[in-house]
Amino acid sequence: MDKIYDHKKEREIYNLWEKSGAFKEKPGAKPYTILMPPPNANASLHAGHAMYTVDDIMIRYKRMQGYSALWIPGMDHAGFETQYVYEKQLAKEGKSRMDFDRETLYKNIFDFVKGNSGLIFEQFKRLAFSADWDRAVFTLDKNVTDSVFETFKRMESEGLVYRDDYIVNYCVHDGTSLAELEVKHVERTDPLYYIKYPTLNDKDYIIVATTRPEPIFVDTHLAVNPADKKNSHLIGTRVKNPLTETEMEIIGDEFVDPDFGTGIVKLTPAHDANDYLVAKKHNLPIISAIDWNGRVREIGGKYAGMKVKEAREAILKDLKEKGLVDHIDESYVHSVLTCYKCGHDLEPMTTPNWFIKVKDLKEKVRQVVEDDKVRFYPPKFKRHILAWLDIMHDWPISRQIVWGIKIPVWYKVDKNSDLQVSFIDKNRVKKFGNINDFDFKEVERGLQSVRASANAQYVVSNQKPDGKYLPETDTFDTWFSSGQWPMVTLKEEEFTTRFPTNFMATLSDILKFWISRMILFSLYLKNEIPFKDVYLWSMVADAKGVKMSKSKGNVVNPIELVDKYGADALRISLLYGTPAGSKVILSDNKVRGMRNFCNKIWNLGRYLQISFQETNISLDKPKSFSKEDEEILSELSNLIKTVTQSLDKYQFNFAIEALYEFVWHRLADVYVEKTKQRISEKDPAALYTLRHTFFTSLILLHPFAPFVTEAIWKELKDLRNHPDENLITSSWPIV
RNA sequence: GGUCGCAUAGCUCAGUUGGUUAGAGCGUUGCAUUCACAUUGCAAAGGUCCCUGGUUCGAGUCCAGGUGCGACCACCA
Repeated sequence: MDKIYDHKKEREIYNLWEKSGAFKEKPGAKPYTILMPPPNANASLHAGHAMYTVDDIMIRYKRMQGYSALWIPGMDHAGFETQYVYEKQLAKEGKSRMDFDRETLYKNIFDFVKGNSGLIFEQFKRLAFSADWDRAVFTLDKNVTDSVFETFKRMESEGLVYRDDYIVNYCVHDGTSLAELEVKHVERTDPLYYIKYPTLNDKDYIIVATTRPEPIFVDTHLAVNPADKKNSHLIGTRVKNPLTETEMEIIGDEFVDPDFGTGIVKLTPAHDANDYLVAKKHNLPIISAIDWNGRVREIGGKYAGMKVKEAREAILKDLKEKGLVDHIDESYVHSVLTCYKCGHDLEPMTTPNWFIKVKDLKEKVRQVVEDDKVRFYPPKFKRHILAWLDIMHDWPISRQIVWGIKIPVWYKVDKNSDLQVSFIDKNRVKKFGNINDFDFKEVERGLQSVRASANAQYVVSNQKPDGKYLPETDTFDTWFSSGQWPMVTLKEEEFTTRFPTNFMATLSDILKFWISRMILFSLYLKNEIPFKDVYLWSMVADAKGVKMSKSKGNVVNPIELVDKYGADALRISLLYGTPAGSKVILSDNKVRGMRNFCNKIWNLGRYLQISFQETNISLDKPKSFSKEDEEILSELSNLIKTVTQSLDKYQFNFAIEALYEFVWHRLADVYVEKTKQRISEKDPAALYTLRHTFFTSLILLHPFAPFVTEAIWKELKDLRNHPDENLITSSWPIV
């Protein structure tokens, strides 16, 4: 054995494991199953993925306990994220999404992703992850999309799916609605206009503060807070719209802040998320003033066709002439929603979306969480998920992007005369308008998007029905498919043996997006929870405790640390001092320290090898031990207990800390030092104790530091009294 | 602003139902070393356990208030 452990040989060990079939399930044994949270197919490994180490530790631990351990890996198409990355690349080539019909665009993104995928699995292998790679699932595999389709079909037939208008943040510049993820909140100083609304007899007026005077002409109502003493008497009274002079009623609703402006607000439900909710609640008309190109609609009369900013100026000019602008506060600071791609202000717009009714579905989720059928580590996340379930509203599942699973719905053209389409025509010119104004075949061929009204007639089908049908061009929200992850990764017969799965570990910020949805779908589709235990950590941070992010430039590439110090050192660093739920600190110094620990283990092995040289010692257990032998043996049996129990409770930090303490500061620093004389004299009890203690420690260490322990296992082949060829499949000591 | 949570060494965290001198890793300092390991060993420094008050024989631990921080939600016309 070399003086220093060489982690460059890790790859050979990994190949050996893989060839031995160790990652495969073990027929006949009791099943233990973990599903890997699927990383983005397009992604490269980041520090968060390295935390999948906890999955690998559990899988290795259970495998050594004799279970039929199976870790199923996979990748997610990550709809919006991926399309965004792809579009950035397109932009570099001077192109945009708008230059392609949807089929071509989808195919291009598919090729783009294919070029990058596989990389992350290779990186997982560098980290020693012992997943069954032959079982890998991609969320756009046909069996997945088929199964997602079946779920949608069933939900639709049971009345759980509906269409409704929904307020989205729309970027007029990029021509797309943006997910919450893409919205950038920018603090900005804008004028706040105080507008006079005349009473019906024109003798008096009330004043309303607004940053957005341009859609006033569609406003039909004002609102005050019923608890607001100075304004509550206005409820039920009427004023005149300052532009159109039509009558407006003042309603009462708690959402109004009495201290903002004058305590009276105008409602523009079609272009403001709050107003939209209030309008829904009070059943007020929702009238759109601005079209998808960011121009005033025909309803705007003389302002029709103007861009939002032009209209604002024109309207203010007119209001000023009428003497209806009380004053303007030029120093109003507020936060504005902008497009994180182009920086333009976003226009809240209503558009028809597909929704899932969650009321009944989420009640079932609440039940299993409350009853601890699904348990959380640390337990505080039980409260988090329950709080989220409280506010969870109906789920808009449609996204206006190409990269995803198509919503399997078709619109018959002659039953929906108001279908709006955009497409690339035969001369490669982009066209937009009503379907009946174009040649159907041409539209079908170059189709980019179809917009059907909320009450459109449709058929649910995976295949195009016969006749003149256009497809729904929205795709499913990524969480709609990844929420069904447990259902699409297991084989049909495994639902009787491997379901619910045992363990799910992920980052706590997707608790509500992903964990809650997996439970929801699993209860709906299988009437069973998807997993028993959920383990969460909060984030991966740098040496200073600052969250790693690209914008801060403090991102550590785990693979670089593996290159430098070895996978084992990285794995131990991630777990040492990291209880469930806490920040994961990844610093070069810490990894180096753990590399030193790995070398310590290696050198204990080397010491053992040297000690047993030219020793014809019987491997049998001696009859009597000295005091220090008995001490270390009794500590060893405590260690087995501690490590086993800690792993059973997912207290990885306790387990590795106990191992570190024992191996380094008890076995190496104390026992080995005390017995050097006896070892050199070939004392059988000392040799036996040393060997037994070391090999047992090696087994306990293996889930945490698989490479170095396996390497020593091979080096000391002739010294072991364990029959197992590979440490990865040798047996865990009995407590 | 609402809800929940957190506050212990320079940093990240342990500290189990209240019970002697509050611990670990990493970092810092000093000394040693041809020993399995300098990727080492030995030793040291470093804490008013956020503040104030309370309960108790006894509080890092329980209670109340304050302060600071974080997460999520709403981010306000």
